[in-house]
Amino acid sequence: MISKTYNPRDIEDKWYSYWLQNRHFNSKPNPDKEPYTIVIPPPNVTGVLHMGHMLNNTIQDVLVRKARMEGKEACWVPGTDHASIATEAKVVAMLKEKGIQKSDLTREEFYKYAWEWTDKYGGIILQQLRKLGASCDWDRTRFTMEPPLYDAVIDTFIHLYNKGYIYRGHRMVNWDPQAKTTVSDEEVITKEVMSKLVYIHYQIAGGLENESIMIATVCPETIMADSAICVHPDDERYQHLHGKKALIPLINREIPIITDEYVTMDFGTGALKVTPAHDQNDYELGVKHQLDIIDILTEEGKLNEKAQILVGEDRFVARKKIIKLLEEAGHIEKIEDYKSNVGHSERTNAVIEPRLSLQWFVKMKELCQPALENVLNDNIQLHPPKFKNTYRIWIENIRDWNISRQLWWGQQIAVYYLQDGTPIVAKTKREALRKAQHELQLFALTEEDLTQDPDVVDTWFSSWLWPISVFDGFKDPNNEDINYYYPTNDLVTAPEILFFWVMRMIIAGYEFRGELPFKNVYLTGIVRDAKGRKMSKSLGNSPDPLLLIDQYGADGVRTGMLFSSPAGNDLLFDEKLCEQGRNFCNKIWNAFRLVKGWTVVETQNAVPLSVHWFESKLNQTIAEVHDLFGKYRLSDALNVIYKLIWDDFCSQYLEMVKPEFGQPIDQATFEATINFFERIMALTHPFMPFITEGIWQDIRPRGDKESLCVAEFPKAGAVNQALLANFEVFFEVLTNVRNLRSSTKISAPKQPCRLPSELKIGSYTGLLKVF
RNA sequence: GGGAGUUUAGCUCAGCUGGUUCAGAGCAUCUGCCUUACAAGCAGAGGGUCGGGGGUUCGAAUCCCUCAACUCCCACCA
Repeated sequence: MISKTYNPRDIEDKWYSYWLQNRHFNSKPNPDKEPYTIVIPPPNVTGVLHMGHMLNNTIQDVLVRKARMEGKEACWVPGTDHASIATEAKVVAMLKEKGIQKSDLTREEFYKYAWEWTDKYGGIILQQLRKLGASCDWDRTRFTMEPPLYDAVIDTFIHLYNKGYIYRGHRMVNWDPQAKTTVSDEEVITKEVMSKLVYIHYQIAGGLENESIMIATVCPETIMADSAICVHPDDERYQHLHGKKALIPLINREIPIITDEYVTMDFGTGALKVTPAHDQNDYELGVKHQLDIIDILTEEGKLNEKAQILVGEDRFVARKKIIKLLEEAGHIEKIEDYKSNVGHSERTNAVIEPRLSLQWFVKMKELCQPALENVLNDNIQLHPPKFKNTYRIWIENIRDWNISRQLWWGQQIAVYYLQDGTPIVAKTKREALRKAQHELQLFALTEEDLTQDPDVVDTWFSSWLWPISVFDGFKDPNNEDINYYYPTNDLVTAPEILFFWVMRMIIAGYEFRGELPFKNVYLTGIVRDAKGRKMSKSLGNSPDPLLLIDQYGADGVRTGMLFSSPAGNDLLFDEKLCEQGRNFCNKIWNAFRLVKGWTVVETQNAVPLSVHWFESKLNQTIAEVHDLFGKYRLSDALNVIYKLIWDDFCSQYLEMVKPEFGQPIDQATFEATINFFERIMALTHPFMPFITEGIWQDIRPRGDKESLCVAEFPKAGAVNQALLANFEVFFEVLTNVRNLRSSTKISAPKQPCRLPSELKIGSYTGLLKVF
């Protein structure tokens, strides 16, 4: 006996393991078939499945299942990302619990812990994806830190260096003077702090000794590091000072007065002290105007000898002391209270100090040209296309890419320094040594004289290779897999990382393979809660996807996610959508129960008109679904199917053909109905793989290893428009009859919703003639 | 401050290059039904000056201008 309500648990495990057993998701290059490839946006190895993953991976699964059913060689490559910052932070936190400081460990020891962590938690998210029904080729699972992918990163670094795209430059980093380390932007907490805005007079040099220019600053202790004073070129007040020099108070060093439109005239005094070594904006001004960079702080945040005065004082002590000194010397006009945002280290709560450091950069301008052109000319299509514009503006304003990260977990930069700091770029220390010996004639050099750069590369510098490296396209650029599967077809990801990841993959695709990495980019929305807030751990508004699956079934959750999720629009997630999905499963299940319960009698009857009608309706819908898939409107495609099943198939068709209680159905109608059911299940399978497989397997006898997931996706047949139109009129009349009956109460009120028997199949033809 | 986008029924959204799908869908609501596939259901019904204002046009949800509100991304200010 089939249960009255659909029970996903019975179905899901059974068919998922069946698919795995029969290797339906596995793929290998097959020249007779067209490839269809998706590489998964690798989730963080430390991650746990959240609603964003659910949406993202449901969409990928829909696309890949449809392609598979269309007879393509479908390949969905799963994997995870080593996620330098996130993973290192978690490992550091774990070590802390054990009472171990990262600084107590060697790099090798740290790696041991990091790998342990990865092995323990790394596979969780991929396991969770199986619950969702993801039809990945699990044998192809990759990880960005495994040796071939690690090597690919190093090789591409060297490749770009040799082509002159990689250079070493300065960059402001967040320095934690207490921990004596850099911290990532994510680890900086900005707090609003009350501080003092100090107005300081700088005397003008060279003939204008009686005059002074006044600046306002919250960091008076850095005046010794000043390289210039900057005013707006149009500022009336300072016209006569252009090109003149000013003297830094207390130390009397001359600095130029320069002009730049960066300065806002109505803030402070309209004159800005430029301190390139200790402020990001000032650094950029410094580069632009070729100013000196004077770093007056030690790594503990104390003033060094370049400050000339207050040497050895802590930066905050120095701040107080210098105000006093300036006051005594009569340089201070006034001091105001001032609210400002100050960055604090998440780890030590120390005030973050911007600090210049030498880092590696990638020149982007030239490199990204193909990535711009090929999106603008639609060789690579963004869905929805509204992102094209944003994309163009990003690339046009692109800055060089800083790829050094002051972390351990990741691909260590392939640069070895001689003791004098000369960098040698090479894959291994041995190679670097050979290079130094031959190219620099340093034959006495030994490996001990070389030190590898301690930094790792930015995680995106590894994940931009993903579509190529998962097929070992760097290790062996001509291997069968990469030649067959690359370029991939669709990439499904969130618009937030269009710039960080998608654009860079496109760049890498053209640079390293001379070809686009994928043809279409489907941009999902951000999953928000019903109130439109972003889902976050701190708000606690993110449901646990596994609990949802447990409650509504994987198919229910999948449809719930997709019901209201047009590409590129944020999805306001409401558990009610999953409920709707579950109800839909139940509806299908009960249609199945009905048909299963029929007894069949052999007759010579021709099929009733309603069969022809539904045939047309089905074909019409199939055509529509194909069209919507072509436009990547999966949500609309699902809605069309939803209405086909619920309204047309269940409410109309089944009601018309179903026999009176206890009566058998004639053979021809039965066959037609089973056939419809099969085709509907196939059409729905990409969205709801489990229930459709379950029913499909049961509705006819199936052979070993047969599966709906490799059955043919329905193709549209002929549509009889006139018939559809006639039935529309008929349904309308039917509604009127029902209304009439219920309002006049002529018929028994007990059964107002049953199709009146006089309107049953036999009389359709006659009825239709009336219209 | 720079850029992008959104505004259509109570909610979430479709509505293409202006005119027969033009005012739509799903959910929610309301009314009546435990009925022999399904109450996780059935049969019906009611909801909207298409953000405000102006313009172009024979005709505007759709094109233009303007105002308002909201969202996101980037830079965040001495």
